[in-house]
Amino acid sequence: MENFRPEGVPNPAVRRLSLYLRQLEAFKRQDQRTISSKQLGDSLALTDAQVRKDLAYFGQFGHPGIGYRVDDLIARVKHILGTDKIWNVLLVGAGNLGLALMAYKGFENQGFRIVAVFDSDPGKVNTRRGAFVIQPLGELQPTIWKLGIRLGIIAVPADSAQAIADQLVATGIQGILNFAPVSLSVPSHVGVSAVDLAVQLEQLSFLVNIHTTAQQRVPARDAST
Amino acid sequence: MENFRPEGVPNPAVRRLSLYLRQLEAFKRQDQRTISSKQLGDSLALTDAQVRKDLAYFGQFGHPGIGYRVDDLIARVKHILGTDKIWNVLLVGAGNLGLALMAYKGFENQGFRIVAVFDSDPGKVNTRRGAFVIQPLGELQPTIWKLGIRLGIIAVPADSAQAIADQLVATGIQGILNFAPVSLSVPSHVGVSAVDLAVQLEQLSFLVNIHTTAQQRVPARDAST
DNA sequence: GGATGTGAATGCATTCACAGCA
DNA sequence: TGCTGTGAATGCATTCACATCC
Repeated sequence: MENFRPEGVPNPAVRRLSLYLRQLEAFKRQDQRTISSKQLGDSLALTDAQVRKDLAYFGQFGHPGIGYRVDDLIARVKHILGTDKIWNVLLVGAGNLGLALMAYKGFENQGFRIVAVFDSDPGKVNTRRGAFVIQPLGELQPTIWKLGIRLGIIAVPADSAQAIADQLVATGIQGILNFAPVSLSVPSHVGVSAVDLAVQLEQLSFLVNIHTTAQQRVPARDAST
Repeated sequence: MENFRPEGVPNPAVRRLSLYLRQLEAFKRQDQRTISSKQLGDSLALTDAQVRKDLAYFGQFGHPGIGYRVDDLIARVKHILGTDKIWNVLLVGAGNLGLALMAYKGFENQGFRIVAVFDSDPGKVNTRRGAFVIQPLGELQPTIWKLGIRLGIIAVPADSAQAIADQLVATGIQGILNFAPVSLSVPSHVGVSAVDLAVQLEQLSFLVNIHTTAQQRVPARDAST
């Protein structure tokens, strides 16, 4: 089979694919063999039409009158996402967040494995953290080549993140998961995905403000308008 | 000033507001007094029109011929996002991730302060972790009321996340930042924002796959189609 | 009957392009 | 001239609704 050249695939659809996968695995654990777009949609607060259209962007996986075979759909979606094989991933930054990521068990069965950890702090280099020996940044290039690493996680402070990103790009890394609160600039052939706590919390604070405003609220001093 | 009833405000616009805020603060640190929609846009790979429209959803903050006054715009955006005052936040889950969150210095100056930490593990309850004494879940209700907490962070394993969410909702929490890899179901008046590592990594793996596929690739065994 | 896959219709979000102001 | 704010135009994404198949 040729792989997927997502001609007209909406980006949100790809994102939802991950969610479908997780639900499917949950349904599988409950020994459900087959599932309808309605069931799958309900479990994620999406419409059945949305689910069908999303899946249909990638092929015809369902059976009219029956639904989707759970096992089959899991395999299909994993193949689409590229997680039907293990990805070697590197981590830069062995601070608190880095430690948490190293300890996180969830990666393995999602198809990702952290295989190398780097830090710029000479005091950390060559020490052991959990199962990993922290390497100096100078080792990036050889390690990436030796282990065939294509994805990197950046968990360093904001002010060094762009420099690290540049180094990763220079070594040929193709995708970066960024935890630092800056927007990285990278060439267009490199994928970047960001986890940004400030943004997420601000989103919530905005939402909650709306709500409390909508019902009742402290007198509210003026501030122009 | 009346607060914002976002009548026709696109959701993505709210998300970008957070990004604008961060860039503005960076520009301010470099002593830039005024900024155009073009400059701000370029720094985030967005168009000038996008920036202007986003800001215009909330009011008229700019000065034709000049641009936006940096200080002023920072204040305005903070007010819109609700981060012009400090939010007390609680954290449930004192595992590796929870520890990293407790240690994270970035919250404070973004307007968020973790003021209480809970865990269900009796072995952790009443022990100190950094500056915090872990409390049992039974203390949720009284603590939330006493400290006026409206936002909660869930950093527990997937299988207990929904139960914790239910408890938070029951105590009147209005917004939840969820790190557990499940989609929580909560009443519509409660805001949820999710940080999902699996989803983010799968997004990258999808992107990278496209790329490598687009150029050259291992022979690729068949698999139907 | 029960479910998929999919064009057509609707609804959002982004971009254009320009009037108007400093 | 330089830049904002904004209707109008375009382009995406979601939803509808139905022909089709088990």
